[in-house]
Amino acid sequence: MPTIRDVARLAGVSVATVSRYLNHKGYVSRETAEKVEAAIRALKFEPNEVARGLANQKLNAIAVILPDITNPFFPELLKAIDEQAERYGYNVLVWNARSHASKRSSYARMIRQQYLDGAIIAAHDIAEDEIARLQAEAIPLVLVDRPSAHGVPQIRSRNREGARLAVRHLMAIGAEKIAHLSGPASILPAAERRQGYLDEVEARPWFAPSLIVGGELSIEGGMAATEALLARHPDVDAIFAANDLMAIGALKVLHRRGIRVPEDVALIGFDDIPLAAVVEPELSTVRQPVDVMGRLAVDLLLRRSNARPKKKHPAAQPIERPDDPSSAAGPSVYELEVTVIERASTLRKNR
Amino acid sequence: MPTIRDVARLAGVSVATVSRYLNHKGYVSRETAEKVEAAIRALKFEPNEVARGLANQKLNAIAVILPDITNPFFPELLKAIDEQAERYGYNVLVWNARSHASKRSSYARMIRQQYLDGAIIAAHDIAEDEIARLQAEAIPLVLVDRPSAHGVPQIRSRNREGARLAVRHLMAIGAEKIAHLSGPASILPAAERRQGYLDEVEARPWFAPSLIVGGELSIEGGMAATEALLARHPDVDAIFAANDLMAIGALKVLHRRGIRVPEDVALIGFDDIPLAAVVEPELSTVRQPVDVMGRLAVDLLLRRSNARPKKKHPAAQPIERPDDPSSAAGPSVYELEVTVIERASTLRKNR
DNA sequence: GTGAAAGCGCTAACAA
DNA sequence: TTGTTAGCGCTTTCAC
Repeated sequence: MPTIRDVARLAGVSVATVSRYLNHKGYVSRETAEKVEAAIRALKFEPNEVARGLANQKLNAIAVILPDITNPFFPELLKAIDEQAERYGYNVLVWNARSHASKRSSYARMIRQQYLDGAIIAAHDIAEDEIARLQAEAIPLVLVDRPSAHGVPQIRSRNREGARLAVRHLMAIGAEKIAHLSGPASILPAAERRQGYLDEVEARPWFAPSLIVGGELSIEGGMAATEALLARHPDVDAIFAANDLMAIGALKVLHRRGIRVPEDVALIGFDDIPLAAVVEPELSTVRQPVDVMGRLAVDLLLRRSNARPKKKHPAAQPIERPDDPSSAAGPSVYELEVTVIERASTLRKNR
Repeated sequence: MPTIRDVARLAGVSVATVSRYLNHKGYVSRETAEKVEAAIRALKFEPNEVARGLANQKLNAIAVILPDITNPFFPELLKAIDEQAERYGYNVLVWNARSHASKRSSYARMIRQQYLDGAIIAAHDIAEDEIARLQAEAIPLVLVDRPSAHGVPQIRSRNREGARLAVRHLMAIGAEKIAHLSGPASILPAAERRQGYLDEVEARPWFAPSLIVGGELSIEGGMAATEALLARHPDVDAIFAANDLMAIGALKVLHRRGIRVPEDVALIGFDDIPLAAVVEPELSTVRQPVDVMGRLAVDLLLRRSNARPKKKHPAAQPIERPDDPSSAAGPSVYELEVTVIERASTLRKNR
């Protein structure tokens, strides 16, 4: 492997000049540049990223910390992040919240040791104090779909609003008793969606708190919650699930019981994972713009740490939180618009 | 950030000694070790990975090149790889075959520039000559589910055998006219599965080549292929699909047409992606041991490049290929056992 | 057993 | 504009 030194020698200049040429920093005369260029080509020189990393104290790479890569939402997010990082010329390290950290060492440590530029955290199963530590050490951070003490930039969807849209959609097609399969209260998006549901139905005559059934945000969780729901309220005619996986679980249970969707019970989920369009009947849902979330996450992270972003995000709605003192330094919570996707599971009923 | 120098100073020894202590190389007396230890603790010293990378000419990281991270098979594989890499203390860079490479620069270049230890390639959409180049440069490589010129270690399932098992299973439950939805012939596993199907049915009186319908290995591909199949052979009573996604596509089409599964048509896929257990009816399939594939890939890669593996892989069946001259240096193709998973889509029919 | 010193390949003052 | 040189933080001979 030729080094910058070889290039310098062949071009008859100093390594400093080659370095300047390479990084477009400082002055390099036209002719010198050409000589350097020629030498680089002749030697097939490739600057060594690790050496630059050492010298610059940064490696042009970021970490993405995910809770569970096999949950279909995250590959989508990862893909978006990866593509955007690629545009900046950055590498992406994928860390599994469960298997990493605790084991080898803390995230802060891993990030420092490797001169990473920061981390995108989408894992709700990382403790708040771990986040606090990272922030205390001034490690650039962006949180996706999880909250934290103020100051850390956060990206998430308009969960509450999305839930309201979903419920209104169910009402619009004629639903008269709408239940909600809710996720763990400890997971913010789940809590927000629950609240959105409440916003819409609390005042209705038919509403009863027992129409809300909690469970894990998984297919199994959705199945269990639906069983419980049907035991209590055999007469529901619509269900809003906290996410698509739960909705799919609900679908399975309804199907087994011979309850038709959407004729007997209309069903809507949240996220719009690819699976939603695959099940039968196809699942209506509230779409989160994963791709925007991923791109924005990278932009925010790298903007903070150094690079210049290249695009605007029209879908992003940076909001000021009046109770957040840090907002003086710019908004720290970005909420993205969501939209209802109507599919067969909420096809207007003809009764 | 304290450096090794600070540690040395505080401990009253030289940096060389600290380094030796850190890497368990060379002799360090009991007492010296204790002093160093104390200094490290006192300073909260964390060795810098990038600097070690430079000095060692290796960064303890590998690249994983995937064709499409949103295809549910790959997150599973990635997870397994990630967990195993973690055990070795290695980092994983995830590269998307489509978006990377061509763009920035070649894989070979990226791997060298970053002192990576090698790459696991699961992308069938990487050209053979790209692989050849990597190998020519002696970059450690392991291929998963894709073939290549000999010499490069390859991991895959017993696709042909699995296909035979699937078809035999269909026969065992009473199927009398079995069709096959096959993937692109250019993708090796797809070709092997097709061959396995042929092995079992070619001699049957009911067999006709038109029972094989090609398509993409996706849900859409499965749908299209099924449409075509039904047009030709409305009387098929069983379908073996080249992978689960295609099978799910078939399921959708059959469902729309009012054809019952498994009563009218039995259906079996291949891979056992999580989705298979989610659709209705649940999909029978041939299971590939993704987790073993991932672990083995990491082991082979790192064994070649340096580290010592820690476990055996009982499911792995290294096979010698008599026509492969390189097998003198050890087997280069590992075929993993597969098993039929019986679910509702092939429940024995009572006619 | 331990330390001095020369790298690993590149960047960035500071001079010239 | 360009070159000299001192790092970046760690590893590794090679003496002692």
